[in-house]
Amino acid sequence: MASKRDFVSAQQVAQRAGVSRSAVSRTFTPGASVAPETRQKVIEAAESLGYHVNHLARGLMLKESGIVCLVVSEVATPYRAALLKALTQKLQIAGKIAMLVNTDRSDESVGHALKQAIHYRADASIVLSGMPDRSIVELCLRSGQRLVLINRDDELDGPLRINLNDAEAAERICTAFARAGCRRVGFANSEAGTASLMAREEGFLAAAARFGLEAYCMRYGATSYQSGRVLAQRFLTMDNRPDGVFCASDLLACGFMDEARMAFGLSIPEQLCIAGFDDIEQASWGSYQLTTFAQPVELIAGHAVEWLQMEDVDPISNIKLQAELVWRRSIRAG
Amino acid sequence: MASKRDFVSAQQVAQRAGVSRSAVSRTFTPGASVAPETRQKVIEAAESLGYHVNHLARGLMLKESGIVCLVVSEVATPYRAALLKALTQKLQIAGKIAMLVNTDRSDESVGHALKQAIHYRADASIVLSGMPDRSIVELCLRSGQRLVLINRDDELDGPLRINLNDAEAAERICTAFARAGCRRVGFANSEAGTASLMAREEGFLAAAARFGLEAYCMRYGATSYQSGRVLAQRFLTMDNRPDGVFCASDLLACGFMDEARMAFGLSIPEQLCIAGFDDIEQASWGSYQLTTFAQPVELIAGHAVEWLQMEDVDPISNIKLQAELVWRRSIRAG
DNA sequence: TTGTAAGCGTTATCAG
DNA sequence: CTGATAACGCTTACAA
Repeated sequence: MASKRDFVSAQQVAQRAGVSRSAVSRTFTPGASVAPETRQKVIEAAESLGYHVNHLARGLMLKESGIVCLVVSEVATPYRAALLKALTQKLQIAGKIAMLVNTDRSDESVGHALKQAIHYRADASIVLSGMPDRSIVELCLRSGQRLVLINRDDELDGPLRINLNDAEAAERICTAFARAGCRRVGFANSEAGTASLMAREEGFLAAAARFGLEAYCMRYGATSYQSGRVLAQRFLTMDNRPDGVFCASDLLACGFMDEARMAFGLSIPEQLCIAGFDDIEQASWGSYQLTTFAQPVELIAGHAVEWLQMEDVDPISNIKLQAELVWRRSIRAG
Repeated sequence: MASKRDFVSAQQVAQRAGVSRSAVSRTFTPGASVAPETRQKVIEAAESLGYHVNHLARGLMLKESGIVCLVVSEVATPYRAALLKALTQKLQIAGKIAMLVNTDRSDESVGHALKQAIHYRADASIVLSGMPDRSIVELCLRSGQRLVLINRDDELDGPLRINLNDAEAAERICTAFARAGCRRVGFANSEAGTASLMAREEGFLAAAARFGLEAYCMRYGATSYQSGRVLAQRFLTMDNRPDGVFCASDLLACGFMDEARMAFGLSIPEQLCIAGFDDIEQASWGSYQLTTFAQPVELIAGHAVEWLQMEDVDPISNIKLQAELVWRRSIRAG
C-alpha cells in the first residue's frame, strides 16, 4: 500500500505517446487543435496509464475550479434533501461538481462554509440555510465568486435571490379554510424566524383579518415533526380551539396531524382542517394526505444552475417562483 | 462586476506585510516556525486584504487535497440523507471537505463518480450506493486514494468495507413474529438486489424455515414507499395472507402499513405485525410507530472517517456493525 | 500542427 | 527565524 499519492501526470502520458506534454494537454482541452493521429496516440497512452487530468492544477491555471459550494443546515430534512438532490444533479449536468458544507444554522457557521468555498476557489456558492455575514458576501463577490441565496432575506446586490410567493400562498390557504367553513384559524410556526417562514405567517394572519376570522399564532422550537406535536398540544388545549391550522412546513403539519388524531381523537378534515408547506414526500403518504404548497424544487435548482452558467449577470437579480397548491384531503372541500 | 476571478495571493500579503512570501506560507502552516511578530504582521495584512490560502495550489504541492468524495444515489431518501449528514459533519470536524456525486444507481455511473474523485485528487471516496467496477477500484487504489464501501458487497482487498449483521437481524424479527403468534410470515423486498437487502431476505427465510413458519417472499420495484403499497396489495390479496411481514426497509414498511390499514382495514399490530429496517425518522412518527432495526448511522460515519485519518491501514479491512432493534408498536408483544 | 517556455499559488528545502 | 528557489501539473502564448 503506497503511503504517498501517485497519480499519473500528463508528462508521463506524453513520454509514453512520444509527443510533447502540450499535445497531451491539447487532447483533453475541448477547443484545441491537434492532429487526429496525435490525439489517438495520446488517448491510447492515457488510457493504458490511467491518466486523468488534474483539476486542481487546471483550476489553478484557469482560475476556474468547476466547484460549486452548497451551504446547507439540516441536510437530512426531506425538503432540504430534495433540493440538494436536484441541485447536485443539475450541477453535474452542467459539468460542475458539488461541494457540500453542513452548517449548524448559525450565521457564523455559514461564514465558515463560505470561507471553505473561497479556499477551494469555488466558482460559486449556493446558500440554502442561514444568512451569511455582509462582509463575507462582499468578499465572495469581490473574489469573483457567484452567490445564490435560496429563500433567504437579504438586501445586498450581487447575489441571485430566489424566493417564493409565501404570503400569497398563505392567503390562498386562508381562503380555503374560510370556504371549508372554519371559524377560528391558527398558524403553527417554528421559532426559526427565517424570511419565508415569517412571510407565510404574516400573509396568513393578514388574510385571516380580512376574512374576519379569529386567528391565533404560535411559535415553538425547530421546524420539525416534534415541534408540530407540541404545537398541536398547545393549540388543541385552548379554550376555543381553532378548526383550521396552517403549519409553516409539512414537517410541522405531520406532527400536528398525528397529535391531533392520537391525543385528541380528532378526525381530519372533518373536525380540523390542516395545511402545510413544502410538499415533502411524506405529505403524499396515505396517513397524511396533506394539502400543501409544493416547493418548485426542480425549478429552483434549474434557475440557480442556469444563472451560474450565464456569461454576464445583472448585479441585481431576483427570481420569484410560484409555490403551487397541491390539493389533497386535509382540508374540507368548499 | 468583474468577469474574471481575482483572489488575493500570498504574494500580495507578503508585499503588504513587508515580508517574504514564504513567511506568509509559514504563518498559515500549522507546524511551521515563525516569529510571533512576523506572524502578527502577516495575519493583519491577510485579514485586511481578505486572503485565504488557495487549497487548489496547496493540494497540488502536498498531493493531498483535503477532499473526500461521497458517491450516493437517491440522496433525498431518509436513510441516505441521514448518513450523508453524519458523514459530512464528521468529515468537517476532521478538517476534510465533502464532494457530493449523485449516481443513478447504475454501476457505470458510480464509475463516472469515482473518476470525478480522481480528477479532483480526492484523498478518499466513500461509496454508499452501487458497486464500482473492479478496474476503477484498482485505479483509485493504485493512485493512492482510499476507498470506503458502505453496505456493499465486494471481494476486493484495499477498500474498507462497513457492513451490518443483516441476516442476524432478520432472524430476530422472525423470532419476534413467532412469539407474537404469527403463523404465516412474509418478506417484502424491492428488486434492487443489493447485498444487504438480499442478506435480510435470506436470513429471514432461513429463520422462518427453522421455526416451521409458512413463509412467502415478494420483490417489487424500487426500495420506496410506493413499492411498499404495491407489495401490500400483493401480499394481502393472497388466499392465505400472512399475519407478519418483514419489510426490507422502513420506506417499504411505511407504504405497506398505510395500504394495509386504508385498503384492507387491518389494524396493526392486532391483525398484522410489521417490521422494517433503517429506523428512518418517519418510523418513529405517530402514524407508524414501526418496530425496526436502526442503522448505526453515526457509528458508520465515525468509523469511515476515522479510518480515513489513519496513517497506515490494513489492505484488508472489514467492520461489522450491529443494527439495534428499536421496539415500537408494530409487532404484538410476546 | 507541434514543441518550448512561462506562469498559476502553494509548500519544502536549504542557505544565510 | 528568514528569504530565495525548486518543484507540483496544468494551460497557453509564441515560435518553429
